[in-house]
Amino acid sequence: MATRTDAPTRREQILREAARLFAERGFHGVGVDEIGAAVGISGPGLYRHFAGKDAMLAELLVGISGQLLTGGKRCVAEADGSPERVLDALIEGHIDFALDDRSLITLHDRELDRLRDTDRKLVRQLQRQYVEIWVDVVRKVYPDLAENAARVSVHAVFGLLNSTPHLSRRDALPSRTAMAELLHSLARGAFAATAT
Amino acid sequence: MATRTDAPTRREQILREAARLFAERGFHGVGVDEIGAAVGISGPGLYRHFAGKDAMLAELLVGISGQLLTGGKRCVAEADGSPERVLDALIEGHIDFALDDRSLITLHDRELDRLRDTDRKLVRQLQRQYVEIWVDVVRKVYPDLAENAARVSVHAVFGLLNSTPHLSRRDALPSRTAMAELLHSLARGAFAATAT
DNA sequence: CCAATAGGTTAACGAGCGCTAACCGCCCTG
DNA sequence: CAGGGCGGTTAGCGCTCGTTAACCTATTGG
Repeated sequence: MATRTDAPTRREQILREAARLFAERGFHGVGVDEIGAAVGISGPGLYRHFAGKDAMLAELLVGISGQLLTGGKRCVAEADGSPERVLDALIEGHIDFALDDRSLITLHDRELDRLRDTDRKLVRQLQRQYVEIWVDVVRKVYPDLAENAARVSVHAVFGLLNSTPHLSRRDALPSRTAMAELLHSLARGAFAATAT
Repeated sequence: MATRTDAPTRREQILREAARLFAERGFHGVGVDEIGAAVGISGPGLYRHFAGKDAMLAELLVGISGQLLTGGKRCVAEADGSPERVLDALIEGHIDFALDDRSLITLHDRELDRLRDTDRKLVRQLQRQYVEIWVDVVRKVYPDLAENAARVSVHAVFGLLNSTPHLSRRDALPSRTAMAELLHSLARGAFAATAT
């Protein structure tokens, strides 16, 4: 039986490379031949693993949204102390995701409209649940904040945390831990500023 | 001779609609026939005004970057009082742009890689100059901030300010002025948090 | 040992794309 | 009043892309 840290299955390989390519050149900008070449097979061989190009994108986006939501729920469940702690956990989890899976984060807010109606609705529902978790926690920490203002702030902080893929490759970046700390401070500072 | 606030020329019409469509469905996701239809002419008629689809995107992106940079320079030149004031002016200008030209903002960090090498380099250079203006001002306001940390923070705040297009159309949004104030507070709060 | 299945291959099709060619009417100027 | 250019039109070309078809090989279970 396979242990937990096995060689990645072919499906996973394909998904990884497809995510990278989609993030780099856009969904419509990448051909199936390129995706195949990236995993060492060629073009139509992909159709032994996926129903089509759309299916790859759908699986990626649903997976991302689901992972984020699951992580968010876990933050609320585990650190069920002060809302402050939950918020910190949420921020940290989102940062980990943004730093470790840049291309997925990029896809997540860029290629949603390329999905079939049913898939897009599912992803949007997952995203909305994730946002609501944040909104609830933020409003517990800052009770004076109106609900729509809280939602705008949460979206804004997502934009802030998801900014890492936009950094030019030439810039000397801080270490991962320094980066995570900096982003965390920025996010907390942004929220703190909403309390008049 | 035409006065300043004239009916938009056909070129401008086309650029507006192209920007909107590119932002909605991606550069590769929009056909020239759609762009033509959006301005009431059909398909190849566009080639009387532009050399090609690429040229439209290039003009849009160069225009955006140039406008941002010009606005940034003006902020530094005009409000040459305290760096605090300059920073506020920069934030305000960027917010105006993000709120008034959502689709341009979307294009600006999404479709850069679809440009020809020469155009892309130009746009990147303009972008870098704009970023450097911000970095300089931020480091004057927060002298303890290291340069690369300042740059990361500036990119992050751009992500924060550019988050407005991601808001779902169903959400009840605050008024424009309230929105601008909120974003301004969030941005200042984020920067403030970098000063330990 | 044989046959089925998993996982590839190449060839090719059909649709859609950007773009060009060829043509046309309107307005404006000499 | 002639004529030229500006700003459109439709037809169609050539290419690329996603997808399917047909075929091949290796592993594996009965």
